[in-house]
Amino acid sequence: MTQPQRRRIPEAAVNRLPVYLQILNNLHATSVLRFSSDELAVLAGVNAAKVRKDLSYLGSYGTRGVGYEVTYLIHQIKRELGLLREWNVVVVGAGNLGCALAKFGGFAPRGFPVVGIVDNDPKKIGQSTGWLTIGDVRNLGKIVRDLNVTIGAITTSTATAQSAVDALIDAGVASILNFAPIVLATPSSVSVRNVDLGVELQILSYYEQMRTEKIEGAKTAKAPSSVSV
Amino acid sequence: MTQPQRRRIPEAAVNRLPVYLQILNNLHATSVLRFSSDELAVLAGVNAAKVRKDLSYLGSYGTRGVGYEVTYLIHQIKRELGLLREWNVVVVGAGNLGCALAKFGGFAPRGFPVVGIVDNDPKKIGQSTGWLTIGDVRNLGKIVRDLNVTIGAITTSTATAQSAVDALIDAGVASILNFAPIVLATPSSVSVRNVDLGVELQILSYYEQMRTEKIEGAKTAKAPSSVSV
DNA sequence: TGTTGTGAACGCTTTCACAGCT
DNA sequence: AGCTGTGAAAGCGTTCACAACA
Repeated sequence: MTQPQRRRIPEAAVNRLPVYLQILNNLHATSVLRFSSDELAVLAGVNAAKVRKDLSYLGSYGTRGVGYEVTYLIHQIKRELGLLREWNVVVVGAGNLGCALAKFGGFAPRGFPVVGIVDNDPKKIGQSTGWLTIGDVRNLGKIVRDLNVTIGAITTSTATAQSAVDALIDAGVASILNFAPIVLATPSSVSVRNVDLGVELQILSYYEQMRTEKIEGAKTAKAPSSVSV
Repeated sequence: MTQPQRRRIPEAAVNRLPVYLQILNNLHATSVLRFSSDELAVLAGVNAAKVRKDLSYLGSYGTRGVGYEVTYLIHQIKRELGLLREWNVVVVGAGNLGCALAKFGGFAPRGFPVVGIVDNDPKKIGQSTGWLTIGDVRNLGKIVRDLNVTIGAITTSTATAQSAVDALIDAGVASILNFAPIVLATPSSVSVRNVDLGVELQILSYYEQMRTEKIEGAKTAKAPSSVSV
């Protein structure tokens, strides 16, 4: 009862918190001290009521008639998202993308140091990329335990992605960032985020087609009828 | 009235169609001819009723008691998503990521050829990367018109991302794939898909923390009380 | 018989609207 | 007076359950 009793935040809200955090970090860098839900809503491109509801899941940290404090809210969002500590990442698959992630210095400062990279190709094992030496995927379990890894990034070929995931789960990793264009089979206790540019492009294609058809239609059709908004 | 009167498909369903397409392509490669909503549901990790609803937005292309034909559904999904034609892509920002996208051969075969790449750095302009020569961002309008570009990929630094978007919109591009960790200001007629690994990692962090706390709690607390599911 | 296609019920998310504080 | 915090309403998306039909 002393603790504010952690509620489970709706998934939709969780997905927006990192966006708010990004914006608040920018405001902080610009020496802005306070913000209102209206201001953040404009910057995030959402409704002000949604901002207030989302922030209310963190607790009642605003001041009526005034607004929210930038630094305080940054801290609260970080606390809620679990960003007050570091989460170690291991990359599985030392191809172009995998090595790029290993070399990219942008994750460690954000709290996600890449502490290991592995592959199943004997030619690659032992070579170094950035600060890391490519390890053997068969040692994944040891690496995960020894280096306290909590997040696995799958950058293998599509064909080997599932076995890479199995190895990660076997090693005790429950958070997976998947770059392979495939739906992974995982127990429901495991969190998976898929990053597939093909999917993103195809979704863009749909909306682009909608626009194109509407324009063509307006030019061609005698009576465009009511293209329901 | 001759046309099946294109309905507007719910956004949530549009986001799943590329996933179904991926799976059906795999089935096709494995010489599978037919599938039922149950089978696709298992492969996609969703509910069978959802699969049927989603596919029903395309039209009534299944056969009761039998299922759906793989090749026919692949065609229908492609038609719906606008994948029966090519959509040309221009990359704005010739850094590591931008050049990687330009060199990566995986987009053209999927119907999204990268036909141009531009930057604002005089040192980079004129150099070549893959098949392309880096152009001047000030010529973006001409490039978009001459090469019939419909999709712009933002791979600039965060600081210049907004001006890159403005240039793209000015040039008439209405579909944007944004890799910069920033919320872009765009008119509502423009489609934006954000790809931000930082955001993905932070969301994973949240669920990882939830798991960790639950485990810690179970070990520490006298009475774990009802941690509401 | 087996599977689709779809109304209807349900549950989650968004938005409204305003009481409650500062 | 101004802005937050939040019940209540409205809007969507998901799932159920079964009629329709090959």
